[in-house]
Amino acid sequence: MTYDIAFTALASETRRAILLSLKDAPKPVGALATALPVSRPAVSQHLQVLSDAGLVSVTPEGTRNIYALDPKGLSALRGYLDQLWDDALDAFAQAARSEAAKDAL
Amino acid sequence: MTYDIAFTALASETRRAILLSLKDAPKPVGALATALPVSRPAVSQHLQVLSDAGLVSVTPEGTRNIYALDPKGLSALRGYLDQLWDDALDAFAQAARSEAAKDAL
DNA sequence: CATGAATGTAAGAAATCTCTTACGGTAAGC
DNA sequence: GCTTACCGTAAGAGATTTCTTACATTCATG
Repeated sequence: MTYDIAFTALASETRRAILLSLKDAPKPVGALATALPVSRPAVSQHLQVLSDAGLVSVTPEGTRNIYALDPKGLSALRGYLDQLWDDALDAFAQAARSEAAKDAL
Repeated sequence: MTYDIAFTALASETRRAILLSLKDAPKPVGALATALPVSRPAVSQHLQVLSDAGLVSVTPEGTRNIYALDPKGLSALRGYLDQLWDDALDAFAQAARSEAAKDAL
């Protein structure tokens, strides 16, 4: 049950923007903040949430903190979605069969 | 840009519980409500959100509304995560190479 | 046609989220 | 050592979310 924190983390538009920015390359907090429409402390707070969710990792480098994507949290989300995905497809196929059976009458 | 609604939909613990309940079989609103710690109108509101996100589908059946998992919204989420996933793994591999290069000095 | 069952919607209270400003702490550079 | 750059944390305001109760609607049933 670790994916719940990750889904909550992805609920924020700003946090998703942070992830997409880190997708290109790891970056310090300041660089992320200048590319976003919110203040630097706000970015710092979001990074805390993303870190707790296991979606990003931190690497201190002098006075700067470099943040990067972390595969850990993502794998939990994929597992959850895959689980739902299979059952959704099964239900879909079964509904299609029921429809076909009804049409065949 | 349709995955943002879906992520917002998955941010709620109650809504995730609804999805897991629908994973077993399609159900009407009342059946979902009795299995959850919230009132029936609350469930109805959550189903509206899940429906807007394309995560569930509705089928009126007499006076009841049967809700079921819908693969539509899930596929958008998987696409988004897969995109992040690949880049996260790339970054991970690159970091490992950098570390190895540093150790080789 | 009257009744009961199942649901959606409205309105409002309480809790949570997100942001900003202000402040304190740590490391590099002159 | 002093200054500057970079960052995290605290406190609080404003917006959003989530829930409940009350009400309106639709369809099956007698």
